[in-house]
Amino acid sequence: MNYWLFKSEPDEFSIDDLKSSTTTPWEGVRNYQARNFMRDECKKGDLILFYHSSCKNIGVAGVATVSKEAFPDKAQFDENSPYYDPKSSEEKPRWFCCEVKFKSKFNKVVPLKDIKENAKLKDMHLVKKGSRLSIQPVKKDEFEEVLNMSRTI
DNA sequence: GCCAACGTTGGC
DNA sequence: GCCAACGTTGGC
Repeated sequence: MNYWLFKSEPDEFSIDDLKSSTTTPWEGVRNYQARNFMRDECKKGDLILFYHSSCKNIGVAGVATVSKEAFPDKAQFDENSPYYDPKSSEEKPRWFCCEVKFKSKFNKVVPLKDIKENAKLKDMHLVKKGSRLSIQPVKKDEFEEVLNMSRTI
């Protein structure tokens, strides 16, 4: 079992949107490192910290799970999609996504600020300077620590 | 809205 | 293969 952190801009897609949708293909990731994680390492049942970025209330908003492993992201073939990639083809897709499902929503968002201040979480990608990875692996201990924090705020 | 840090592109 | 220019991310 692996643990992850997925970033999402809540104005685009929030934890509530995730909750109200039955299945969600995680489309639109256009970064090779993030793609490789999704394509090669995200396994069914893996747990995901759902992170809200670029918003008023920045931090981890809840937990999701991988409900289906990698398949080609169909937005890359759709000329009308902002995620369209003319260099990709159905025969040789460039971008992949997996499907995620809502698991739980925290009573309060665990703020980025608190995560930064927690010594146990100092090695998370998230708090590293300049880290822009939208899909990042998280250690079991780190995952559990964030859950602990969600219970005490 | 600003801007630092990062990733990608493309000319050479 | 280098690297400048550009576009994007994302916290503040």
